[in-house]
Amino acid sequence: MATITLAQVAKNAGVSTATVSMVLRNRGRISQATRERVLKALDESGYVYNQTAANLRNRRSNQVGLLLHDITNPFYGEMTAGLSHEMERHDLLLFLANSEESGERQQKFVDSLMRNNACGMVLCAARETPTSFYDALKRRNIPAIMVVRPASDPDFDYVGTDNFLGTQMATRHLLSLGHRHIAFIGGNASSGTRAQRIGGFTSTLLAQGISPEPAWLVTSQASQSDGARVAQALLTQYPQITAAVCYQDIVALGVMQALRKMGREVGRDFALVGFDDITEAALVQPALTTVSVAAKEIGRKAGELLYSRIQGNDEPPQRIILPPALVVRESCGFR
Amino acid sequence: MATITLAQVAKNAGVSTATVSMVLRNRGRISQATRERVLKALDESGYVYNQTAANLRNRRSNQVGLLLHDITNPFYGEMTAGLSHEMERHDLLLFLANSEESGERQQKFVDSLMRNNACGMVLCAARETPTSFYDALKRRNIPAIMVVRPASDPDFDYVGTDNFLGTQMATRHLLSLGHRHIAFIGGNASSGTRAQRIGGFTSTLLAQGISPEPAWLVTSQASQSDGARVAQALLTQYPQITAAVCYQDIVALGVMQALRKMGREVGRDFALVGFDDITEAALVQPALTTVSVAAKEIGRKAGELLYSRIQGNDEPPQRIILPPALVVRESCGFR
DNA sequence: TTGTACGCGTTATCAA
DNA sequence: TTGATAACGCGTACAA
Repeated sequence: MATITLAQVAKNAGVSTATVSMVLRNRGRISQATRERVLKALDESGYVYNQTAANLRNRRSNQVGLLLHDITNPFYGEMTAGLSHEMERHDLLLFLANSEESGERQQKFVDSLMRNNACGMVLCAARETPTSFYDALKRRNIPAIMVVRPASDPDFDYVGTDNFLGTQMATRHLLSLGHRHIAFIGGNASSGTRAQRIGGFTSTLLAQGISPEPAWLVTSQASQSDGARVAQALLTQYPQITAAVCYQDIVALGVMQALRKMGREVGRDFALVGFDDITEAALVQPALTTVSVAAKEIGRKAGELLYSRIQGNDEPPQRIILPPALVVRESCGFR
Repeated sequence: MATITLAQVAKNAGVSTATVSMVLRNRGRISQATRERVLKALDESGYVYNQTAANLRNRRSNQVGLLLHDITNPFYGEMTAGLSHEMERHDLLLFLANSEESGERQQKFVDSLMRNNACGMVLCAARETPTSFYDALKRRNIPAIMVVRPASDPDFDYVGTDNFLGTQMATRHLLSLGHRHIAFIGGNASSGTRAQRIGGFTSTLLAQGISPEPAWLVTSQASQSDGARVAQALLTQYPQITAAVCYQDIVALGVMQALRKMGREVGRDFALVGFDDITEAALVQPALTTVSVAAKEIGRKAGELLYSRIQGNDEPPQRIILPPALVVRESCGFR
């Protein structure tokens, strides 16, 4: 099956390639008669527009990249859906890559995007991303939006949530229910996001005259099983803890497992708040009270901002911080 | 920042573009001395390879598409991770699109892939995809692998799970626990996947001399609430039913809700098996016994097969059916 | 409306 | 043996 080119269509229609190109893109003034001849020829030929050739000629493309570190995390699935939807509205194609927290894979993807002449990217960078990565990215001079995890470099646009406020709300909720022995479970020790969430947590405790207990701030991998593991250890050693703010829903789900195994009933003997509001949060029994960060909305906003940058918006870097919302369900009890 | 082209690098190195190209791609015979001169010039220039130009010239590309109908479903997140990993191994870029079950969006994505000269695609088609979609796709003559949802057309490669065997295993499990009055709950009436699962279910009953009761095979939307609704109706009318195989875990979770509301305890008064092994299955109380389908592996296998097709493998269409596994948890009782 | 140079890397052909 | 020349892939946009 030989590829049909625009030139062949032009010959069939008895016009020049310029004319066909103009008809295809609705540019210039083409007489109605000619246009119809061309449309007919296009129709009969089974012509497929060659975007590659157009991109080469135009020195731009309609392709943007999305780099995540863990696409299996439902939070990022939601975000991706929001972004994907926004990209489609603007006829942009989305390249997806999953760094799996590897700086090497991440770099490889960005290089690949550059080679493919992508017109922009949305990044949730791997954890130990060096400054040099951001420096190199800036030199490339291609729109790049950071999401969820801010870049160490303030020159990049950022869309994320108010982590500090989020855990403040969560912690206040627990305090208002009478809890005084509250743990913070989850997150990676070197995570900036975690530092902010811890900040909201401890500041709220202190505002109530409660001094945070360092041993009750524990880290965990972003998995249910590890959440369960660390919770088990923590709550065995400190049975007086009656509530916890979790770094992530996924960890909270693990904590639930651990509690059940230990014979403590979530929502009655123990109050639990998550963070992210992933789909599962509403489905587990008891349903998880959590801080909603509107993952889909982050994706949508990032897409919007990226599109405006691609269109030439050169205002100073923006930081779009979406307000979190406490979604009260059942895991802190019914009252 | 002007783009540096291969021609400029060639001039800097005092050689022709042909030589630079050959050095870049390790083709042809270039003397060590020349090669080093070129590499030095490349290094100093900050040259970025223009894949678009290369693709145009070569009439191929390194880009493949992945079409899903719901990327927010954790099952597909897992699958995407598996595929993405495999694509990266072969230096292929992955375009992602989310049809949201819209045939229109789906068609738009495929058209876009064609225009962009993608070299292959992996599809989990929208539910009501017309035959004409597959016909058109075949005419395009581009490798396309179906995943999870088989195409109505047998000419396409397919990677999925053994639905028939899956429900057989589930049903055998229930029979071995002594259940004789077993329902099948969930799925869309027009779904081929459901037909297979029903097949595994009924054939296993028949092998035990139990004739399936048509009224006990009920459909449901893929949501917890609808699962609860249909279960409530079914079990009110037929209280003699003591067990059910569900089309999906998500439906099973709804059935659990309904049972609780009706005062029947799952795992003691009623045995329940799901399908998919989604994350929540391990979390609910009691934990759901279910059929696991290894989403990541489906993605990996699809990627492997797609790559071989891109490389020119023209064997007849394959159907890769991954074996499911019964994950026994608590929802059928402890014994 | 058209002719055609152009975007940039590739590779067959040919020269040294 | 090594490397240069130039046609080519295909759509775009400006001058005519």
